[in-house]
Amino acid sequence: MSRVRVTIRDVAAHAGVSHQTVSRVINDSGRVRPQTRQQVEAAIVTLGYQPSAVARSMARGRTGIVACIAPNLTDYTFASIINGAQTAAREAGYFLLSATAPDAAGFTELVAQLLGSGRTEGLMVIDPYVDELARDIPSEFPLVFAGGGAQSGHPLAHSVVMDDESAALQATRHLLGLGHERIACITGPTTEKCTQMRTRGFVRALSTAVSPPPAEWLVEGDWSAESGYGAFAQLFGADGEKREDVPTAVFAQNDQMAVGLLRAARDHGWELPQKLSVIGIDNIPLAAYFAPPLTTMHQDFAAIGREAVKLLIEAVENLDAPQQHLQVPAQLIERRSTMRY
Amino acid sequence: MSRVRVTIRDVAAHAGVSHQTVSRVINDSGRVRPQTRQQVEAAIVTLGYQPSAVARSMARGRTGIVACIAPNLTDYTFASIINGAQTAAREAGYFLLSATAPDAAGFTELVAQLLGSGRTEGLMVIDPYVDELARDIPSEFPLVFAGGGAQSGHPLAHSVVMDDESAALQATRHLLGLGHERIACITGPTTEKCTQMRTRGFVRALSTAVSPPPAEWLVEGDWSAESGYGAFAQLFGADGEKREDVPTAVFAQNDQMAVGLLRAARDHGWELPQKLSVIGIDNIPLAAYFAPPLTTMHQDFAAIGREAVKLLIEAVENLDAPQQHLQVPAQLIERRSTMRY
DNA sequence: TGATAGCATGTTACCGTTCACATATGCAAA
DNA sequence: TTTGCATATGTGAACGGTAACATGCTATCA
Repeated sequence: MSRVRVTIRDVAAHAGVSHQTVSRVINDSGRVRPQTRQQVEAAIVTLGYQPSAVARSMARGRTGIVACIAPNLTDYTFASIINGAQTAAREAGYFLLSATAPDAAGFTELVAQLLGSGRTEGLMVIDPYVDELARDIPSEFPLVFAGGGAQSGHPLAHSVVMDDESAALQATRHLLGLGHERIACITGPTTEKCTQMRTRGFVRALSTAVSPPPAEWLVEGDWSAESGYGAFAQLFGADGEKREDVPTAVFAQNDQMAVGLLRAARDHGWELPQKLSVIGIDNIPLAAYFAPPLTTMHQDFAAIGREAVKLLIEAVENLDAPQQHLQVPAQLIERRSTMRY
Repeated sequence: MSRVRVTIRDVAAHAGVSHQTVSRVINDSGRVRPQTRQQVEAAIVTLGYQPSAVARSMARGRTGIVACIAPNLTDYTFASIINGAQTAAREAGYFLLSATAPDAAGFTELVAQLLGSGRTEGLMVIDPYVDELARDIPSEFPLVFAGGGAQSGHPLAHSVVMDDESAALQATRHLLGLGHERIACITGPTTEKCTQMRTRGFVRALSTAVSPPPAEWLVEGDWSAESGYGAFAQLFGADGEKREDVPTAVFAQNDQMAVGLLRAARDHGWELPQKLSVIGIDNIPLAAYFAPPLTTMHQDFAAIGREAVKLLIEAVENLDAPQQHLQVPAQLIERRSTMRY
């Protein structure tokens, strides 16, 4: 059970060489006579030696671990970014340690525990409220923001985000292209950068093609399906009585809210998409299985995670790497929740 | 940028004490005179000292990190377990490092890199195919299996799983209670333990109440919505022509497949749930937003993750902790995809 | 044939903690 | 005063690697 660790010196003794020679063998550094190498390798196998990662970290001053902080690990968007990030990290020879920070205080403590303690070499932050938190991150550590319009003001951070404005623009233009002119928008929390960019894209598309939308057609949600459900009453009245001057299409700033809206419309007996076209953003996994199947802007979350980690590791390995801000484009996935007006 | 680390000896020199006294202060171990403690604490603040986690790991032989391996980090089920696990781990003062293993070879290598290298102190495995992989895990490390019927044959592992058989039993009984007698089942891959247990529960409920189901009413899926969609044709014919002797209700062994089946039925113009009742397992986040809202067995994935990590950490801190196998019950969530026959 | 270079390998220190043990100090009891 | 025993603090050695430098040996060349 509590076996004692086989060390590099045990291997050395067993192979009749010095521990340094063993080190050279396991690291493929320096020249070692083939015969010696063989002896050492045999000893390694015999003793079942595995280098201690901790001792290596100690000696090299590198842990081979990068960290990721997100509000939670469950949400599809976060989980997908993390999944892509983890894969890319491992390909680069790193591990990814993910942790959640429920609030600002927890965030600061987490950063200290992860970076200050030298446990991890860099940090990736996935958080819509990152702007408030960023200042607490000491600027001497490699840092990258991922997802959610995180163009933070942090002086040295890299970032990889979706092109929110352009995605919103495309989504709105899709509705315009179908002949809709009265288009409403369900937004995320207006304090979030991501929401602001998407709203800007929406307003811009509409202003250019028709006219700026009336204020009451911008309904604030909180990204949840419930809030999308609730938006229905705000847009169409509690009874769902459809008046003349009401929107014929809605751009929901994410799929969850879009799905909530669809549910509300169906609960009021509306035929969809005849009576209302709805488009979302994200392309969540079961988007095609709602009624009607959801038209949406596909976000490549895995790519965001991948690119973010690549940038992060580049920063870790070369502290002077130039600051970069990448944008990953979104792509229209046309299903059946939108139709010609 | 590349600042030099402030060490415990720097603090000691600054406070005019020995490094050991500083160690005592930061660990609250041994008695230190209040005045001395104050001096040390002042020096810590002045110099901005933070203990090196790596050096501590080295000296203590403990890293404070436990690992988790899952097929991916995206799937709602895995992500939820991991989320719960991460939270519980942090509460216990540990970090959780998650990694994915696409295949058996990758799994074995991962285990070596995580446990053999001493990087992590214990391992939690979330994997439906765990039985095949378990033998590769050396038995001297704390190990726990979580989710997916993972009652592996590993001699020393703990496990936390859903009570699959009983959940299936309950789901089937719900349909029986509504008057259905012709009930089909869409299973997961039959090689998985989890599938086997759920199928057993299904067959048992049916055998007790009515009679064992005919073989053609057990359709094998792969957990995906697509496979649920495909199951429709197998059960009801490619044209969806409903004959007399066909099932009136389907128990899908997870929500994804249930949702796929619902979609297929709707695509064939079936009115739901009048023409077909469907129940799933999992209670995925948007289950209430499908058409019709999905009746399902709620799984508390977070609890599974939490309990699994608790067991794991117990095993880490006390190697002689008795082996435990927990089962977390599922709970019926009645929505509108099932109705009286 | 001796100086020299280069290869193979060994020696020693170091990374930043904790641990086990040693030592100094103060105070009470003999 | 001496002994003894806390209490407070210091010293040196781990932990298991890597890095820098030292050494021994062989081959090459003047």
